[in-house]
Amino acid sequence: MSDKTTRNHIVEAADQLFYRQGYEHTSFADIADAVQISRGNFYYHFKSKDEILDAVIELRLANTRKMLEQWEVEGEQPEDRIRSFIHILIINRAKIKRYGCPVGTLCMELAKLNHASQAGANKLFTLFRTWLRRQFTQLGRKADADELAMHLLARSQGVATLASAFHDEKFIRQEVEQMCDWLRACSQGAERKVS
Amino acid sequence: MSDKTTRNHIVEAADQLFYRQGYEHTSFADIADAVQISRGNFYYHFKSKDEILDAVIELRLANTRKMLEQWEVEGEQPEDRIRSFIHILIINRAKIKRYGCPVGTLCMELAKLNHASQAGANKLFTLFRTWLRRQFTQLGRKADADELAMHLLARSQGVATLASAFHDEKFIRQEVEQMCDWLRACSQGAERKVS
DNA sequence: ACGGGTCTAGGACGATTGTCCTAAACTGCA
DNA sequence: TGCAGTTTAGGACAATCGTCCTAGACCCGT
Repeated sequence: MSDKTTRNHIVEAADQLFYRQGYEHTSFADIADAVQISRGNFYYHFKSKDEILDAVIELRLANTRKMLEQWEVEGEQPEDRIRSFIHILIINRAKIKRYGCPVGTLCMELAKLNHASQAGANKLFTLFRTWLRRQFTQLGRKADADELAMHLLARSQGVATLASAFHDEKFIRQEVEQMCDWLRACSQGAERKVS
Repeated sequence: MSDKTTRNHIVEAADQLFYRQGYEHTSFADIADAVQISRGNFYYHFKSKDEILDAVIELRLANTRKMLEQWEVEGEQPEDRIRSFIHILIINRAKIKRYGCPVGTLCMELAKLNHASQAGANKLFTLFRTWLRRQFTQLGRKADADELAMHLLARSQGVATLASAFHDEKFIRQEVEQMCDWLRACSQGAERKVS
């Protein structure tokens, strides 16, 4: 087991645990248990717990970028691509019901801890925001693209929070359908402007 | 200082600290500092930290009930009352920008801790949900009153989360305006059904 | 003034936390 | 085989956590 893979194992285990239990509530012992290495050995790969958090954030940023690029390739129309975003709520509905949105919950926790990596975590939101903004621009809604992006981001955040509180997957499907309707209206509104 | 007031001081201080720093990240020392009493003395009033949390939840439930009753008295039309709900985002915008929604953040934290008082905290959401449902019913939207209530709840949750992540009060105002537009459309849709 | 119940201060406790240190095990090249 | 560098295990550490205990201060009716 080389350096790289052990390090990656730590980061991936921490990623999952931070999502499920929260950052502060996850101890070195928890991660050590998951990766099956000794507790004191962490400090060869990371020199503090905060550094593990930064690595986890970097991992999530990378995965998110990859996902957004994938959607960019798969979706022919900007409307299709935005629909891909909306549908992560469906794809991850089981996890969301149990642990909420991985981005939102981490940002909120770090905000309360007044943690130095707050800004890093918020980049995850920014990633989605700018990507969505670009899609809405391509949809012909350049003037209010950022507004629409923030609106959609907020709605999915709210859906994740409430689905978790009420343990309700059906609510997710309901709201996803409404968001798709809204997206269609956005798209048609843009067409009318163009034509 | 009688028993009741000291106890209340503890609960009120804990309430604020739990909101600003989170439940787990708030220690007995923090609350003791705020209330200016000795650390060991808590256990005369509460026999565990969880018990303080339960008291805080009870306090929030009571305050929320009071607020909802107040809106019920003040607002002549159901539409006015729902608007009161939407406008807490404006009224509390400064705190929301810094600490998020007190209900949502507590529920999410307790969910990650798998805490026994999770159900109690979720009652706060239920309080708003049933109240909103009643208002939408009175608005003439009996068939989808619960859906509308959940929808509005989710939107305000999302607004709070993103406003906190991006430290953006203007976004709150923007979304509040949109929610009011949406509410008006709901109301007009109902009138059309009735007439 | 006194005695009994209410309230408080302060420290001791065991457990757990993040961090650090050191010795041993492993790896790959000579 | 032997040596140097990389990786690991395991425990020591100070600090902090929630909890508990006990002695004394306070208050009030008699």
